[in-house]
Amino acid sequence: MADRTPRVQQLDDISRAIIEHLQADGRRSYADIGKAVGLSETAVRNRVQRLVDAGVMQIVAVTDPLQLGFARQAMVGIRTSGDSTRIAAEVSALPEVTYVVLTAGSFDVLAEVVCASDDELIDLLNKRVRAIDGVVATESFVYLRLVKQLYDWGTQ
Amino acid sequence: MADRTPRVQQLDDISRAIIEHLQADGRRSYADIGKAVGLSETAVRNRVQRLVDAGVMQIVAVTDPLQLGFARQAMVGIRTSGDSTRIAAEVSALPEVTYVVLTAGSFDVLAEVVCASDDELIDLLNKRVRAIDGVVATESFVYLRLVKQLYDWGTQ
DNA sequence: GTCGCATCTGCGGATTCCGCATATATCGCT
DNA sequence: AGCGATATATGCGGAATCCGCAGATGCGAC
Repeated sequence: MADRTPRVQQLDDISRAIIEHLQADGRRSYADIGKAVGLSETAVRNRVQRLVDAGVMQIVAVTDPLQLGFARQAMVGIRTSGDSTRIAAEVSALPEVTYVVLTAGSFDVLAEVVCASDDELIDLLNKRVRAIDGVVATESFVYLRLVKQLYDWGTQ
Repeated sequence: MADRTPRVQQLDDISRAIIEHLQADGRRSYADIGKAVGLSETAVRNRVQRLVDAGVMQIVAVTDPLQLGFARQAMVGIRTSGDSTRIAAEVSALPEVTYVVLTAGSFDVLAEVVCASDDELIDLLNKRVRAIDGVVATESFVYLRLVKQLYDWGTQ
């Protein structure tokens, strides 16, 4: 999960263009993309496969949790003492947690959580997050409304 | 963007299962999924189309910003006076902003931003976020490391 | 009952996917 | 310069997939 291949090498413009097409529609055909970027269908397919293998990109369905019946989402800011890396790893292991970053600022770790109910959120925070050794304090920001959600960063 | 169809009606188990398959691989064939969930290929295709049209799900490529050369990411907490909805909409209009939610707690709005450099981040915060009328204060949490990122919430 | 709507199935043709053989370009090494 | 090794490109043919359409099926409203 954290062992990304250290592919520091920059992508070329063609791969960028391919990514851009797939960000707009993950099911667009290789032939269409090839026509647009000036490559054969096979070449596009191989590039996509390489990009996915390298961890640069993945093609997935993303959903709106609210429409799936997950009523409670929140961002949880965590202040830690000691090794924040270990604490982040432990937080990541919790199933309700969808997103974890180490940060600089007044929080050391930010974690996004998705819960079915308020009770589940309370249980998660009190019994499973604050119980982690080294967690000094948490502060929760319950989501009221999702306003914007983009996946096409890095292009245009 | 904010005008989601208010589809409060619950999804059935079959649509859930279809979503689960596409969360694992956005390019899985309809026939395969149909075989797994006990539906014809056409029925799966129609359901996917409906789910996408309703805004429940979208199939897209998601990328690792770091590998695309976007070195600076941050979560920005915003305290507002007045209508936080309008302010969130104005923040959403900024191109570097990838994620915006209205929240309860000590911040009214949380915004995730992706920048190519520190200078761009500074410019974004000082000249374009704090300039929005009603933004009282901002606090930034610069990302040091992405630890976990999931897209398969709402299943299992 | 039956009308209307939503959803499912089956089917045929166009399109796409996918593996394989082969071509070309670049790089490192002697 | 010569020569492999590697990466990436193209073309091709067969299998699989996609996609629209026509016709069943199920269910609620009246």
